Amino acid sequence: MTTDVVSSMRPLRADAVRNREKILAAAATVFANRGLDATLDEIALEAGVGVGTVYRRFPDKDVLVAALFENSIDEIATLALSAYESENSWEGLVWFMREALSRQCSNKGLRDVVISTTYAEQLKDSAKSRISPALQKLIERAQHDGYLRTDVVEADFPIMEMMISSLGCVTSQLAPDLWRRYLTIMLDGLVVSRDAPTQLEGFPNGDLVAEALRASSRHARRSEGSKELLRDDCQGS
Amino acid sequence: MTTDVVSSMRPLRADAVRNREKILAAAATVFANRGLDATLDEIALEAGVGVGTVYRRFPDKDVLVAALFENSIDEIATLALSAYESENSWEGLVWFMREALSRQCSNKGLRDVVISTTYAEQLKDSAKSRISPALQKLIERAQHDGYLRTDVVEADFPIMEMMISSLGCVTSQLAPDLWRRYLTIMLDGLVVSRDAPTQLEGFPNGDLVAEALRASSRHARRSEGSKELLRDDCQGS
DNA sequence: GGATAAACGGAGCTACTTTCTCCACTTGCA
DNA sequence: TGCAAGTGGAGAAAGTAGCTCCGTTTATCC
Repeated sequence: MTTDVVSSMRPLRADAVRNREKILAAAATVFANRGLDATLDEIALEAGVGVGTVYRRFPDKDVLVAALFENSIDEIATLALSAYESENSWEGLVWFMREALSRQCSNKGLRDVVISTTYAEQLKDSAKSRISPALQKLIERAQHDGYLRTDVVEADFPIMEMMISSLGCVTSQLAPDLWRRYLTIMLDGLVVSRDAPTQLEGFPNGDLVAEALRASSRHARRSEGSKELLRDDCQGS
Repeated sequence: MTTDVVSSMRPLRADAVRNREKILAAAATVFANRGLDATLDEIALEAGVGVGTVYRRFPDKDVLVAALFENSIDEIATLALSAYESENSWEGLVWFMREALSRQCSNKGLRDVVISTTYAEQLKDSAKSRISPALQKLIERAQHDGYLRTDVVEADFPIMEMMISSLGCVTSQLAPDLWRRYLTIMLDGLVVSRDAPTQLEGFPNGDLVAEALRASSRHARRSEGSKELLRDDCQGS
């Protein structure tokens, strides 16, 4: 199950086990906030261990990413199955989208795993082969019941999720629930017919997104206040 | 108007003028395909001139970007005004979104200018101050006429455009019109009430988006076949 | 409590990228 | 024909990310 060297040879020393946990915890935090762009150096820093220790435990980033997101990916597959248990087919579909998206929007790392093509490819393939058929069933049922428009197909859903989570990740710090607004609009567009719009949640502050984009692009380069701190440190030429 | 040194001193030599045009044309192509991540070296290559020439004409990337996209940005502002001339307020709004998005989805550079916070900031600020009020009027009219749901505000629109263009740019090579599908769904969600869904255009091939993502992330690193070409050129160690 | 293999930390090496400069050479034009 | 204007592109400068190496520390076993 675990993709590293634990089980094969003699057991890890107690301190090594402790550090391994610290690294996983740190990776969870760092990847969630900064996405998969985060370096193993950053994770080592967050974990309070040296980089060497990280690389000894996880030979490369892919192994660490796989170890971390195995569960989250599995969880999404499970959501698709659970959604089918809902009595109302439309409610089931909506619930699935909301749950899946709330995970991806609050965790930039998870979103990157789902979107990107550089990490954990096989993890995704296996997840996809479980999610697709379940989603397919959800969709067919909602269409059969006359809720979901009949001109959408299974492939549309990952695409719509991608669009919404691209916003969700950008605004996760400043307006963590903003994405729900646009999911609601999309869902109102997916329903076959309705008399009135579904009440929108949240509210988009005018410059909020501009600010969020600025913050997220700044964040992506270096962590927040590093430049100011440096300026204080190195005086003179 | 032009942000570089043309008008101030004595006129440019004829060959310099020619090169300047070549550079602008090359930049238009390269930025459109690869986005603003493209380096001035790439543009020089495409233009068939040396990097030095590019840097002599355009002191830095920001000046070149501003020179190139001034018109495109202006054009979008003009669209918002023209849309108000449509008799039907809903049609006007829809037309504006379609036109604005078709520009951003077919030109990754333009999308980057609109989204990113690293280039042409003042260009965007001036554009925004023209677009926002016009869009505001479009929205109010469509709401007043009972087409557009009343719980959306002006700030929602740039956000929705961002979500859709994020898809549009990724699939611009493999399925250039795919984004229209999701715009249609969103618009069906924005309308106050309707009996049936609007017919969707296009069709999402199952693995198309996965493929597009792979292509675009590969594209982002190096241009397509460069590695293979290099291998042929330099034989031996 | 001492021996020893395991684990640790983090400086620093490698490899790569991007922006931009510099200067020996070429060319348009008066 | 002379020379300022223009050119090309190697390479300097400044980064970044990934990973290794090795002197030091520490858990564990006897």
